[in-house]
Amino acid sequence: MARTGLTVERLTLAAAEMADEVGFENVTVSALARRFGVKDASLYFHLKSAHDLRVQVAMLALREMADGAADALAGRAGKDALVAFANAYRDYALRHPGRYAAAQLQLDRETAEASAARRHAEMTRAILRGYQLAEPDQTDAVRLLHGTFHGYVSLERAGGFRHTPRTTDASWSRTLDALDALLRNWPPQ
Amino acid sequence: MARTGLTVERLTLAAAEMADEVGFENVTVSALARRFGVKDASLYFHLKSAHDLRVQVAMLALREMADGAADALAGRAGKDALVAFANAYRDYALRHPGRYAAAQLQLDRETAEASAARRHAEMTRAILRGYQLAEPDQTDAVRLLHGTFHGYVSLERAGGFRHTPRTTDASWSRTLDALDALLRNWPPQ
DNA sequence: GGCGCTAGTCTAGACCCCCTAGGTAAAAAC
DNA sequence: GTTTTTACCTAGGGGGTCTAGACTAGCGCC
Repeated sequence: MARTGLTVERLTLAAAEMADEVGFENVTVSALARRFGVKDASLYFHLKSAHDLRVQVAMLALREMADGAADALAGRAGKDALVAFANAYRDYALRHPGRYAAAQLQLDRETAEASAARRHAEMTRAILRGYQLAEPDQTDAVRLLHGTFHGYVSLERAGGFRHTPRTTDASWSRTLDALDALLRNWPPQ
Repeated sequence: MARTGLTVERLTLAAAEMADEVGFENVTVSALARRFGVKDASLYFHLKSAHDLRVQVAMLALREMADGAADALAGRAGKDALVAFANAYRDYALRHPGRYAAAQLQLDRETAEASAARRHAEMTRAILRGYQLAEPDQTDAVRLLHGTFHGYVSLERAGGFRHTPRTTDASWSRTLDALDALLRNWPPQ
């Protein structure tokens, strides 16, 4: 009956590792409890619900991604910044598939506000400073960039590109070239 | 003890409607059985597993989306075709959120081959014929388009754009303008 | 029209997951 | 050293997945 020393942080981290190993959808309270050699009821002292656990993992992933992106952006501007940011994003998704899946969880409004989502948006806008876009073009460009990164990576993860010989690395690099060209040459209204 | 006349097709359709109503993650074999006034064990005569049911819904959604896209493309070329295709895709996702979520399910290799995924790829290439891109630029462009559509729509669905006043419709339309401009002016290697 | 076959549904039950209520022991506070 | 709080436990209900085996409706056939 020794105490295990569980905390929300330890549980969240273990759940994140589990997600990367067996997939986010297989992260359950029971499995997590087994991992700590503890009854599942015990975890409810630290967690509100199974959904709460998933939200915690999602927020961890968002934080980690924002941290990585911030590092990548430091001291860069223009296309350099764009490429570094995009690569940080993609690398994280490929290295941590379970965490990345968690980050796609639908968060309710307040949770989303409290998450690192705002930092992501700010960094994207920081990148765009190198391209001198006025509003509302800037907002449109933010959405385009977010959408493109997320879409490309999630299709790549899903294996959507595997039936063509061209490597996804090469396509990715050219996609970034194309986005850079597009931002430098944003079409007039 | 009258026969209900269940078939895989009827079950799949009902599950798809259920997905749009209550969310894809809440589509369960039990709930589906209740909807037909039948015990859940009965459904396992028609379905291999709960996962099988979800795969069926995913393939239905992929077929429907491909049909819609094909209609939209008929008789169009160039930017017209691009816009019609993109709108068909987005409209489907917004009108059928549960089905769209199902379409994001990770399919294993053979299932994916047997799905409408190939038709999607062919149609995307058909659009690009209006822009005269040579390989491998064409492959890169296919990936960019797929990624962008999917990413934009899934972020929109997730509410990722709601904190800015600009309407997502306007951004979407400008995104399509931007993609058209990009394809007409694909950056040289 | 009875006979057998197959398809479609049922009952029963095992197992896993989520979560609550209430008990109890370890650690911390005093 | 007692009290309080914290952390974990047992017990148990509810729901989802799935299997084995029983039963019956309807068909094809002599």
